[in-house]
Amino acid sequence: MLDVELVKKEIRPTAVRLRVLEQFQSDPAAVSLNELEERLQPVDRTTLFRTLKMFEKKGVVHAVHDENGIIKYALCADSCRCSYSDHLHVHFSCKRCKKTTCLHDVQIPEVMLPQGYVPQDANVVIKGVCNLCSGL
Amino acid sequence: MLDVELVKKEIRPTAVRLRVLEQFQSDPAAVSLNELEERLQPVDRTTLFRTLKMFEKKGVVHAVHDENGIIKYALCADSCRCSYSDHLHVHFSCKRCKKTTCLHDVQIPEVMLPQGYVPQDANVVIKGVCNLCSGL
DNA sequence: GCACAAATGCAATACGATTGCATCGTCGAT
DNA sequence: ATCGACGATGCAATCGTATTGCATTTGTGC
Ligand SMILES: [Mn+2]
Ligand SMILES: [Mn+2]
Ligand SMILES: [Zn+2]
Ligand SMILES: [Zn+2]
Repeated sequence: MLDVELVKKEIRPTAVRLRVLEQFQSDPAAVSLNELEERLQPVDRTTLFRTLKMFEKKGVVHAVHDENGIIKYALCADSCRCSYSDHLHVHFSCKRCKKTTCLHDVQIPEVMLPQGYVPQDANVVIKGVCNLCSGL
Repeated sequence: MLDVELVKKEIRPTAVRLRVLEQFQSDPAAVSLNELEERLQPVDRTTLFRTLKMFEKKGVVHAVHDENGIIKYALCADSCRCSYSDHLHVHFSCKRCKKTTCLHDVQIPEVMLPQGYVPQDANVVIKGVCNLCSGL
């Protein structure tokens, strides 16, 4: 059934790609290339790198720069069209457990930009302590 | 008079530091270490690196991760205390001219985080075309 | 099976961030 | 003014992530 997901987006469902997709679906936290490599060894990191780039282009995942500037990827929601006006959401980066989470339900608020600024995309990362770590 | 600025924040006003501060005051766009090195040559990049880190710690500048995850620094506003609840503002990264600008007047809107998430800091970068490049 | 294109793996490179260490300069204490 | 401590600077080396080049393997259509 994972195959279908990929084919739907014009991606040939190879073994590696299926494993990558599976990984994304099994864990909601955004993952870096390094983390992905660890979990899917012994698959080569280059292959994973290119898989991520392709997934991103095809709208399977989206990228976030975490608080250290490292790219992390997370599954797009079904409704996601990855455009600014459309669906962008806030991300949370926990200083304790280091996980970066998509807050799919928290839309990026409309910000009033000064005259002349044309927004197209956004990277919003709130840093702090996540729900699991805060115990609240 | 630049000296005073630094001394006020418990920073010894060395030649390099004064030049760095001067650079920040002369150009509002956020600068990366590389850009700073270019402009202040032949000052060593390590010295500049450490200067930036110190300036950041002392509250002279603040850091933003631009759309490529590269750290850029910009002068703090006088009123700035660099705390989340206090003053954080939105940044704009222009795809055309590549400049990252502090939108000091655009506060980061209060986002409703799900139960348990404790915000402490934020990195908000809107990508698009800036006022100078859009011609609007 | 054959021809061609896509996918994968491995090595090498690019580049920003950061550290180790030697040297230099400043400043207070003598 | 001299000495000594400590901070500041410079240079080289290293780390970590992102990215590319190229050879090889795999998949697909004919
Ligand atoms: Mn997300
Ligand atoms: Mn700013
Ligand atoms: Zn956490
Ligand atoms: Zn611009």
